[in-house]
Amino acid sequence: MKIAARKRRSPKPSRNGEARGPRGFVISIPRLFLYHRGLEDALHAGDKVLTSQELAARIGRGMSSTQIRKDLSQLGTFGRRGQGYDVVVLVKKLARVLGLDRDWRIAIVGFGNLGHALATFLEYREEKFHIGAIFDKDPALVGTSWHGVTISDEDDLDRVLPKLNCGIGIIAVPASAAQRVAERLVAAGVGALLNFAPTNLELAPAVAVRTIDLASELSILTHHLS
Amino acid sequence: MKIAARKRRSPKPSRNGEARGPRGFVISIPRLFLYHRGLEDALHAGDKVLTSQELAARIGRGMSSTQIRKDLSQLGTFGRRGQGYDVVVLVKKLARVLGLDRDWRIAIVGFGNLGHALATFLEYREEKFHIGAIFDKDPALVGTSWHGVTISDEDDLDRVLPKLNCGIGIIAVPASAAQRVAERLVAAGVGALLNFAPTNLELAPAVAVRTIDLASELSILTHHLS
DNA sequence: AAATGTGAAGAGGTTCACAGCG
DNA sequence: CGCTGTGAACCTCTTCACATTT
Repeated sequence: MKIAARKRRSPKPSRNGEARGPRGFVISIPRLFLYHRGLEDALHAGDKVLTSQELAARIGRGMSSTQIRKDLSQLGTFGRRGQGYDVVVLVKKLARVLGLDRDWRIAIVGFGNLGHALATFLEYREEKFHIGAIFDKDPALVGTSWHGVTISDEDDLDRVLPKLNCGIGIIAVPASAAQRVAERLVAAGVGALLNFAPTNLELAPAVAVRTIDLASELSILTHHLS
Repeated sequence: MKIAARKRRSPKPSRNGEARGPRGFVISIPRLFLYHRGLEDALHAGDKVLTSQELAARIGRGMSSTQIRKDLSQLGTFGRRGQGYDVVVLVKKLARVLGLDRDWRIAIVGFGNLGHALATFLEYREEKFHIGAIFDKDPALVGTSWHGVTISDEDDLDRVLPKLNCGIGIIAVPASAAQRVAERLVAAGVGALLNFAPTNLELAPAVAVRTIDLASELSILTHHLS
């Protein structure tokens, strides 16, 4: 009798939004971010200690206290049994894990309505993130400046960007130009991309890409309404 | 010896972005949307018939042909064995499932940089979606019009919106105002919300909500870079 | 021969239940 | 006692393998 050998599965699709913890466990980064935000709110409200139940209630979204404890336990032992979690300690830990314990410089390519809106949003609302470079191909924009950042020609990206130390790039150009822009950003040293073009970017696996696809989001809503 | 009775699990958290198919199977709406887009591209390129492999290759993202066939089989039998799928038939089917076989009117609340950018994007790029109403609380904006749509005062939302037949609402106001705006939109007949405020909206379960949280997306990237 | 459609196996992620500790 | 931390059970989704059909 012949026993067929099972074919080995592919190791992992490596979707963004999750990552391996200390011992190979998978951690959901979006969830950790929710915890971080919830804890910051609690800190702002004066809480020094929080139980997983209280945090779950604050986050809402049907988050369970068990899920929170499971996730946090992957990062180490923080809670005090019978008491809860020290808010300050946990916020700091999460900030470090999320990479939010330092500031970041962002390069925006495409400074039309969307790029402009994103820049404004980040500059005013997110203190950890700063606009470090802006590129567009509109001659009317190139040479002007925005909040102290000079808008450069997209064609000069390869020359200008490497000096500016931007770890993150935002792609706010039409879909037809997105792949080319992405490649140039990566070549200039950018390691992570937030892509607003409705395109699948093909890049080296080491580059993190998050695509925000408005049409896809809307279709989820229209499906629900149908 | 006592056998403990298993507690019944809660039926389902009912997260958005998925839905039940004909026989209780779960279908991923974001994936169906990717198929729809891929098929439209193929149609535009002149293809009449497409295999699941060809579609997978077109979509990229590590999509597998098996996944595509599994998903499509939930919607009925469309393919011809040995041949592939009829592109036109499948596009139409997916459009109907996604609710993209008709036009939609959208109400935007908050017409600052972001609201304005979204309106422009939708009006120019998405032919199925039209801006049906705009609200803001800035007196300088109220009364002016944008592409034929008069900008109304946010306080008049309850009076103005019910007549305008908008199924979808976009929330582009600060987090502090988001919950209140959401409730008023729902009260005015809007059944689905696209929320750009970093807040968890608490609404009736029948209302579909998609929240796009830029800070969360960025933290996924910073985590990767750390 | 070629590609679909699908039951079954496999992985991955969530929830339970409770031991452990303050 | 209260709440954390966690192995095990459970459930859901993906992938495999192959029968089926053109």
